[in-house]
Amino acid sequence: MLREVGLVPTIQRLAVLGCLSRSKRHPTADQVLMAVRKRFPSISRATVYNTLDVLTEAKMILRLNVDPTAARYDADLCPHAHFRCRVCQKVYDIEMKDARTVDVSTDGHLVEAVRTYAYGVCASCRRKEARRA
Amino acid sequence: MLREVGLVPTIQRLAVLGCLSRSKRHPTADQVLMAVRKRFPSISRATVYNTLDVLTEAKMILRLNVDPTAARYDADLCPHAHFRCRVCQKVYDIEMKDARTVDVSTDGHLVEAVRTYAYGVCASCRRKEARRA
DNA sequence: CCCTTGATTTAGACTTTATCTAAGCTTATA
DNA sequence: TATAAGCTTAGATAAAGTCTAAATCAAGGG
Repeated sequence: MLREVGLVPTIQRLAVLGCLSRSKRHPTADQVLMAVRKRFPSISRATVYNTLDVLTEAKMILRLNVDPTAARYDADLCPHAHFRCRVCQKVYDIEMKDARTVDVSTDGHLVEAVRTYAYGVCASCRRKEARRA
Repeated sequence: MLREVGLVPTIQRLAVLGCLSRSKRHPTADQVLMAVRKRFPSISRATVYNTLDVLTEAKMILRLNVDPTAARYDADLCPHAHFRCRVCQKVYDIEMKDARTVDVSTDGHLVEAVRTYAYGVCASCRRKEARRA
């Protein structure tokens, strides 16, 4: 897959891609770095950032701007939206009516991607709050 | 308006709010700082960041995550989406079919806000590119 | 198999964005 | 005017991400 987009399939790139494919947590670049270092201690921060950039460029992963403090990455390319809990700060996948994915008026702009982000309190944090009250 | 939400209406807060109301450019916090300093040279960075936080909290302005490198702020509360050009990096307002604004399945999450961001090449950069070719 | 070339990785310095802290100042209220 | 709470300030600090130069690695030709 990496070769198909003109990238040399190095062990570092495979490790980053594998980490993202296995995770459903939408990790930040630093979380990817820490996870990959468990199996590959010598990988450097620059390599992880660089790899996340080229994989995003190659459209093999998505870079999410749902978290204002750090970019998050997702290997799931099926159309879906993301929800961020303001209490626990976790990011969840949410379904989206697919008819709406491109339904914006663009004023002559060339739209290459549309992202929908939702914000609020997740089901788990709502239950915790209800129990406390 | 500030008093209504429990905030002391200081000159600094009025300056930040005025700057955002006058602008259609979705400035970053540092751009707001520079703009406000022209008329009010002593304002500090912390005050601008702090003011943007409390105004966002009070829902008097919106904080946008459309730009991965820095938060942008918008005093226009009418429902609309935002488009970011990957060439000139400007952020534009775009219209949105309003059904999209809340039509997500939430899995029990409490959704407080939904934002839609589009990415691509803006009309102006497309024309420039066409002229060059 | 070895050499060359270009791509990739590495460590660490650096930049930018944002937050924190402690002191001083302002505002609102009595 | 006195007071308390809230606000602003400068500067230090933290966190996220980028850059650089040197070392390393992959692939193809001889």
